[in-house]
Amino acid sequence: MTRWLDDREQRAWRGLMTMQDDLADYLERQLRTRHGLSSADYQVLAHLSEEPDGRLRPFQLGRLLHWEKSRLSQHLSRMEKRDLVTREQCETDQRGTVVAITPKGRELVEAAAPRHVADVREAFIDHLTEAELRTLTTISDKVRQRLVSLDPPSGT
Amino acid sequence: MTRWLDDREQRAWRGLMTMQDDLADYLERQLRTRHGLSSADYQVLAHLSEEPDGRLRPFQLGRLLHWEKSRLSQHLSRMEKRDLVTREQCETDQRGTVVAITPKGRELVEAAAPRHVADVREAFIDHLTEAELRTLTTISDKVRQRLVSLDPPSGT
DNA sequence: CGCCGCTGGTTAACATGTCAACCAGTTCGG
DNA sequence: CCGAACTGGTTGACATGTTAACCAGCGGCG
Repeated sequence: MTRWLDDREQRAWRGLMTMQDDLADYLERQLRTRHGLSSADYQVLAHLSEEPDGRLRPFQLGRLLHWEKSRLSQHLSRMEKRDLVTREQCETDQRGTVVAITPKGRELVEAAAPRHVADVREAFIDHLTEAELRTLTTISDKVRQRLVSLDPPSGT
Repeated sequence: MTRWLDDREQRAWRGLMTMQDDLADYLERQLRTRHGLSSADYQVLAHLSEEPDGRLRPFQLGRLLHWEKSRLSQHLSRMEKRDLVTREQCETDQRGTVVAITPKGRELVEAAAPRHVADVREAFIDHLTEAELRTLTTISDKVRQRLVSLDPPSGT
């Protein structure tokens, strides 16, 4: 009764999965050995550094990264200890805080970003044709849309 | 000097990354809520259940899964506590052990497998055309090959 | 034989992620 | 104005992954 995956399907599916793992591993390792940043650190810093004042409320960061609030809170504490970000009391909402990138944090992302992009190109983007890029975008759009409809994203 | 990603490239790259995250999350959640298995558990059990005698040496499992030996050892301990696998003394190598799937473990994977494949189809495979499947396989082959050459996989 | 390096496996210590409970401030209906 | 429900954020307990150190058995070579 079950329609198992045939050979073509297996190869595409497993190939995708292991490619993704290998890519993530590779990029993580590069960031970590060259700049001492995890990709989590990098993403946090990247978002902060794109803000005009280098500041965001944690809940905004949480939405951008799709992280749970407790994960974010813990990660920010660790980054604060390493002097990559600071937490300030929020002026307009007494409950809240504001996360600001530190000079050291900014220096690190700005050093890391070009190499990171170069890695993404070298390991991935530059090996794809125009058509392959387009196909990939098409696929991920379809699949993500399908996932939100399968998945009750709780919200509204 | 840095060649940043242009719009097409960004969309393909971020799309791929978030698709992968969302897919993995979805499948993990299904396995966990329906059968109480993590995808790590599932993979271990799947490999064991494919062996004629339901047994493998840990180092063989480690190769199949690309897991570090310590991760595997710890995971097996947890699975052993839940009565999904057992560890036996290896007959032919006094250092080693043999991991065997338990009846309960077998029951769980066999119940989980058809639903899992159905999920993979519903969330992913069934939305792709022949051509897209082929493109995906091509891409992942290229990229993985590139990664091993970038990466010194220690060996020979 | 007997030493030495390699291999299979476990362990401890630590980094990171998840879940649930909690606290305090905000908001909104009555 | 007041209490109830909601929101932003932190914390503690626990699950999982990584690294390095370790132990013991295997095997080759003098």
